[in-house]
Formats: sequence, C-alpha cells, structure tokens
Amino acid sequence: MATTSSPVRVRFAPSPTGFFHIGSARTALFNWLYAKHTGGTFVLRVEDTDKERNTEEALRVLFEGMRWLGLDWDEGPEAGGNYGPYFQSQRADVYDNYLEKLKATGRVYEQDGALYFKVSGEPQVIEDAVRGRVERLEEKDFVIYRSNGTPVFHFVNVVDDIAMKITHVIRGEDHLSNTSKHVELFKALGAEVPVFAHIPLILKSNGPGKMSKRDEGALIEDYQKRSFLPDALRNYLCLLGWSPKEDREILPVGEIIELFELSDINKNNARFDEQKLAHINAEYVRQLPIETLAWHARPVLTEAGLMAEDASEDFLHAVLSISQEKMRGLDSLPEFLGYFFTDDYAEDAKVREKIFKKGDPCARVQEALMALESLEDFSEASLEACLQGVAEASGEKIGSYLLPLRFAVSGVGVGPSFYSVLRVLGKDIVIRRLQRFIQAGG
RNA sequence: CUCCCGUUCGUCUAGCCAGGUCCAGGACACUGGAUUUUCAUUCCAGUAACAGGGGUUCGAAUCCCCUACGGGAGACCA
Repeated sequence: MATTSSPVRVRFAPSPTGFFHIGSARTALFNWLYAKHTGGTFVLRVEDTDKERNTEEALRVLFEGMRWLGLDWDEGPEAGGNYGPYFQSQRADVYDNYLEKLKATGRVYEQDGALYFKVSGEPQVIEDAVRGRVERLEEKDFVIYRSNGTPVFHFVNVVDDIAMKITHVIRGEDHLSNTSKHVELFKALGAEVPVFAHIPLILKSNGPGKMSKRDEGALIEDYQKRSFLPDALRNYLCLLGWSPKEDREILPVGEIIELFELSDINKNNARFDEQKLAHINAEYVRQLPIETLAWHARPVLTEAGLMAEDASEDFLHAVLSISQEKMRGLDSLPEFLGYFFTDDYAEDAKVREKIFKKGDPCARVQEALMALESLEDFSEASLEACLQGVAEASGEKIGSYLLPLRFAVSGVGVGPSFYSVLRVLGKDIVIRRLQRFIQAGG
C-alpha cells in the first residue's frame, strides 16, 4: 500500500447545494475517521465555483449537518488554517498561478476561447487504497478553463489538493473514472500524486441507481428534524462500506476511530436500509442516561404540543424511566407517551375493536375502578395485588383485564409495564380516565 | 456505445490477500416460541447466500479466465 511519510491531510470538498446528502456525509465521515485514526488533519474545502449554489443557507445546512454529526474540521471555513482561503470562489489567484505553471509545460492550448489540457496518451496508474492498482487511459484532452475565464472542477480540485498538501483523497467511487484526469494534472504540475481511496456508493433502498436527494431518507437534515441521535446515524453510516468485524456493529466512535483502516473499506456498493438505521437509533436511545434522554425528549414533546414548556423535570424523568427500555426513536415519543401529558390523546381504533371482541370491557373497568378507588398505595406491587384480586374475584385471568384497562387509561394497547403506567399517572388521573371510559360506554 | 469498478442470506456484512477448521458466522427484517401481564423491550429457535460456466489444485467462497448482471464515468456541472 502506498503511504506518505508526511502527516496525513485529508479533505472533504463538498459543493454547497442546499442539501446535505447522506452519501456526502458518509464521505465526510470516512475522511474524518481517517484523520482521527492517523492523528492527521481534516480539511473542509467548499467547492463553490458554480456561482449560484453558494448561498448562506446552503452553507448553513452543510456546516450544521456536519457539526451535528460531530464531524469537526481542523481547517476550513470558520476554523481557519494556513492553507486558506477555503472557499474556491476566493482562490482565483491560486488557480491562475498554477495555470501559468501548466502553460509552461506546453500542454495548454486554446480552442473556442476555452483552455484545454493536452493529455499524455499514456495509461495512468491509480494506486487506490480500497481497490488496489487501477489503470485507465484518458483519451481526450479536456477543458480546464471555460471560455468565460473560470477554471473547471478537475483543475481546481487538483490545484487545491496540491496547494493544501492533501496526502489522501478519500471520495466516492463516482470519481474513480475522473481520477485519470487528475493524475495527469498532478504529474504535469510536478506534484506528488496523493493516495486515493474510492469508497463505494450508497444505493437507494429500492430501485436502481445511487441514492439521490429526492430519495426517502437521503438528507441529513431530515434526521435532524426527526430527532435521530447523531451518534446513532454516524454509527450506521460507518457500517455502510466498512465493518469493525468480530460480529460487532454498535460501538463507540472512539473504538471506530481506532479500528478504521482504508484497506478495510469494501469495494462494492451498499444499499441504504432505513430499518436497520431505525434499529440502531433505538438501541442508542435505550442506552441514554436518563438526564440526556430527558434533554432530547423535552423538545420533541413540547413541539408536539403535548407537554408544557415548563413541565416538571421530575415527572418527565418518571415517565421516561419506565418507558426507556421499550422506546424506539425519539420521533415516536408523542405517539408512545402522549397520554402521560394530556387527557386529549389519540385512540388506537384497532385496540378499541379488540377489547370489545372479548367480553364487556366496561364491566371489567368498572370492577377495577371500584377496587382502585379504595386503594391508597399506588405502588407497582400494591397495584398488581389489587388487580390480581379483582380478577380472581370474578374467576378470570388478569390478562383479560389488562388490555381494557390500558386502553381506558391511555387509548393504546402498548406501552411500559402497566402497573408502572398507573403509578406514574397517579390515582387521580387513573380514576378520572376509568370513569370517563365507563361513562362513554367504552 | 466506450472505459472503469463491483458480484456471499431480501438488506448490511464476516470469511477471500497468506486455498482445507465454512454442508459459510453475525446483524436488520421476517416467522414461531418463552417471560403463565397485554406490549414497540429482553431471551430462545427457525427460514434464508458463496451470480453462472470453465480452469489450477488432492482440495476453491477463497487463485486465474470467460459470460451474465449491477454500479459509475464519459459536460466549457461538481
């Protein structure tokens, strides 16, 4: 494997489009991981040569997305560094200087007002850390400066990598075919060719082709809005094209950094699987310390209009601590726990149907209501004993009481351990809801 | 059409470089069962893959070739 003795410098060079695509995020992540792994430098360079795209909003989406994922950059916009500016739109003089260098080799010529680079005609060897040795012949001369005087991607990309002393170019496989152009340019400019690592693409979950902005789940900002945990998304993204091996999948980022090697990156494209992402996200949610969970859950609940802004932290903790082990994503919290915070919660029609199929739920709720009204101690053990007694008194299984009662009290058929639900809800609310259920005739 | 890359369960992958311990391991999803308290948790079990064909070899998921299929690139976009 080709290596350089100089310290590792990698870069993520996005074009601000107004979206932060999941594939771009994964490319940024792999660069970041490699920089961390090697103790190198992670550079963020904004490729905004395509005029209109460079809006404030587009940059905000990009920067916020990266920071949310924890992908901090050592050099770049808002971070500084010795190789700036880090916006290509501000580097015109750099490009002009390198153009002069290239002209001096006699391999630049003008046609129709555009500047062309004359290719060598020799097959170019790409030493790729992921794919091994790849050979490709660049057959046609190509444009490096448009007739309007602005340089094109292939030129600025290579010039910046040289000027910024980039040692490893980690990017999507869609650039592999372009690399023969880039190698020609590196050589013509007398620069050392960096190590390339072309990582597999992320394909859409159904249908052909790579994931595009329009596909479901393709944008990082969607996951931010849906309150996914960034650590979870990042962990999932690591698994797309790379593996920690030893049958492990969920692991702290520190360990991933330690294990991450370019040579372990897969060659074949990966298909995006939202279900697996959801599973990993849920695992992370369930492992959160209760304070952190509350910190994440509060805005989700208040924005859904279920919980008052100044709602008690203690009550929130109580609700979360009995629910956490059964939680899925944070975005499902309003549906899963809404009834703890409001009387005006949605009912699950299927569960309603189900409880009426098996006997008279009102009668059972009535029996339980009478027993609970006179129960002073609303602890789990006491509640269980009480309801057990109700069931035994009428010669029934406790199971036939639980679903009607849960529905009467929460409108749904699933949730935390039922006795815990009753305890946290408290006697007043429980009694009130059971009465309401009976009065409404179910 | 040309060039480049790839191909292990439905999906993500381990194994491949250093051929035998792989009638192929894990995870998600799915199915069934358990926790005699429902349930989105937990536990157990099950279904399910080396693209096809030719070599090389005592022996190939692992090495070589061909075909098929998939992906990417082929802009005065990035």
